[in-house]
Amino acid sequence: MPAPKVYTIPALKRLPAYLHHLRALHASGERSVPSPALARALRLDSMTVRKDLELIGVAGLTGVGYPVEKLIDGIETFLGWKNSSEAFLAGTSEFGKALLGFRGFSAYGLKIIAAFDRNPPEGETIHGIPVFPFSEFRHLTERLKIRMAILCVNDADAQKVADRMVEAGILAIWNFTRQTLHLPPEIITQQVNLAGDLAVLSVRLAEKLHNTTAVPEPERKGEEIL
Amino acid sequence: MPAPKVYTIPALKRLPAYLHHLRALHASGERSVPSPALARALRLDSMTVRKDLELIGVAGLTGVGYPVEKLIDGIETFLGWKNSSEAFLAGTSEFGKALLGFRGFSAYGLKIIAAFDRNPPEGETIHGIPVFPFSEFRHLTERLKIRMAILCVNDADAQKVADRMVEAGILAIWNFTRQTLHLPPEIITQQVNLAGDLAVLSVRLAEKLHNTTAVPEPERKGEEIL
DNA sequence: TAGATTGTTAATCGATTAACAATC
DNA sequence: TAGATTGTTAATCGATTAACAATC
Repeated sequence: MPAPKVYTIPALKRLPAYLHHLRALHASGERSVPSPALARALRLDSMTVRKDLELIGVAGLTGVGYPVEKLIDGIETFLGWKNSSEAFLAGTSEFGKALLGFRGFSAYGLKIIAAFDRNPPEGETIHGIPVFPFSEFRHLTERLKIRMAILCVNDADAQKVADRMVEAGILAIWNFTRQTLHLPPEIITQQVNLAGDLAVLSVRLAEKLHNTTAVPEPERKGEEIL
Repeated sequence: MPAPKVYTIPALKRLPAYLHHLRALHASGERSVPSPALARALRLDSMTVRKDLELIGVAGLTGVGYPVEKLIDGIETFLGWKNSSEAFLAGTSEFGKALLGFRGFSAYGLKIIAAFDRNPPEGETIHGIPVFPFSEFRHLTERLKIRMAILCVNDADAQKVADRMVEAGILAIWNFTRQTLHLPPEIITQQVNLAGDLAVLSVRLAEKLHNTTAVPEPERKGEEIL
């Protein structure tokens, strides 16, 4: 048995992008793709691509490239996306609703099977997904053996709701609030930081407009700056 | 004139989280906060906090901490969020709609003043924001001197629409599609990678459930693994 | 003062990039 | 074969973490 490959977080995050592009290649009939071509398409380096694909355990053909279909299968297997896992969503805010309506998740191994909110009207559904009062969260989590939850409540409730999710047996939380969660270390969380993206955009745009560059000039390499 | 502080991207992305927590502290009457307290709240290291705040140029008081109000002001100024900048949004999909309805952006220096789609009904508005046909994008961008755009169209149209945004004079694009964009290097883009987050969650959850840990055990340090 | 915290320099850690032999 | 590409080891780069003197 070969030693399991150790992944890095940045590499993991790139895998869905490979998958997306490989599916497009497959749809247009490509049977193999060399790493430099993949790299160009995803704006990466060909060595990065080769290292990432090594993780998947699909061998490339020297001088030719990687087999598209096997790679797709390999990435889906690696990510556990061959058959979707079920998740609950809490908080049917505007944003939560959008996630419920996003059919694209099925291609990413995720199936949101129920939503929860404070006081939903009896029998409510959003985009065909039933909405229950949060009081039923624990009961349904246990009965359906749900392990993943998406947190879309308002910031003020985030910690409290997350605590209750953990009590109910949830093991992984995708956190769309701005609140940093304080949970037991064994609970897996992933924080979405849209404001962080916006910060990067804002600062870089301001630099461009005012030309008060605080970025290190990439040109100067050997030179000494006094 | 002091040399401008050079920022790192990870530090930039953390600034909105500081801002969020500092505003909460301010609301509850706190006048100063030491870096270890901030670090605990945001699950960071106190040195990281001090380094990040150095960037802002607000000095802390040795033995006491940092002035809350000045920090808030300093971060908002640094990010250019004192007065919001205006942006356009293209693609009123489920997700685009959610962004249009998200009032929270105003706290982050962003104001979406119009949306665009292929063939919106005459006079349509979403959450009070007018929706125009995409044919008017260029004209309105030039007239209102818009520099930032949010890309929410479907993947197939992403590159084409982004090209037209650039032609219209857009300088920064916040890309919510899964498509990697190929644009002139001077155009600033920020790609939202929700599928990447999901990949991390999926793999870590699978490890937890099946205990086929491929993660390096953080405990073993000096030990040799055969 | 004593205790706590800041600000900064140095050390470590981890990911990306470079280089190149092996191979189809 | 010749040309292109893989797979892997080493070097570089950048961010985090450690350490500690200065200071209120």
